[in-house]
Amino acid sequence: MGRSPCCSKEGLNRGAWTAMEDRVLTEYIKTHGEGKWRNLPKRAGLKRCGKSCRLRWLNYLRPDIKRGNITRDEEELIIRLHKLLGNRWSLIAGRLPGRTDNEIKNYWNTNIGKKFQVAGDHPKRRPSSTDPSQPREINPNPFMESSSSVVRTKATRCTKVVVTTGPQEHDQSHAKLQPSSTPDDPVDFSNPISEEDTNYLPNFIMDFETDGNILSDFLDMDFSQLFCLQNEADNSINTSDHKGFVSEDKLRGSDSQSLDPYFESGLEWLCD
DNA sequence: AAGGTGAGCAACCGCAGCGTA
DNA sequence: ATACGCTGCGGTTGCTCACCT
Repeated sequence: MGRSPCCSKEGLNRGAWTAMEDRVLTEYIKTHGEGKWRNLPKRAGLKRCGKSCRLRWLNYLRPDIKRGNITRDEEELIIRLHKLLGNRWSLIAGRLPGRTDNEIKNYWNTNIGKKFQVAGDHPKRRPSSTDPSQPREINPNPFMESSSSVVRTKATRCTKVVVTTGPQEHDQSHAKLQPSSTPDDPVDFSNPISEEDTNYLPNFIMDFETDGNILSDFLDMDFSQLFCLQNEADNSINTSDHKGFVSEDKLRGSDSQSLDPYFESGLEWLCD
């Protein structure tokens, strides 16, 4: 029983790659392109498993790999994205040009994760203030501040980013969007937040593909409109137990069949 | 100088998702 | 509907090197 191994282990090299192997792999991919990893080793004349070749290429040999230490800005972005996405390193890496999921994972495990542990604020741990008897504090910026705001959608790809600027508003409804921050004009995270902006932490919302659909496509709007809807929600949601970005009815007004799993969780994925 | 220890990072492993026959 | 193959992802392992005693 069990899966057959991805390749026969017999006669294959393991461990660190030699310069020669690197050269062979690089030349082969330059000529034939990526993909067909299973057959690649045989065709390229490498005594390696296809998975190993893929990993070596993606994590080390790819020409667009950025070398050097993770910058402060990158670290800040990693922390924020991790709050939002959890341990989905490939998604996080997708927002950091030239960085690989493996690199970010390693960096997190050896640097950032340690910092959180030292601070007694492990990111995976829910805050202690989840006592149900206590009134639930509404996080003014669930995407930025809460350590429990990991979005558990089945997101596969980040497609759009909307960023708001200005001093951190505790009343989300007052957040203003930059005119240029439209879905057609996505923010370039290759130039992340500057040092001097740390007092003006931007709020950002991402639009993820979920099961092949774009969340904002369900809503037939861009995410900036969430803020407009928030105003409506603030005015009309008093009858509801929870307060979110958007009222459930409002969302249900759109084609929402694939959103049902999210509604089932009481929209917690979005507003908490 | 030699051995021990810990950090950092590259590579491996197993599983899940997806496409296809 | 199902089995199978391929690919991608995240967790884990183990090697290397720097630092300490």
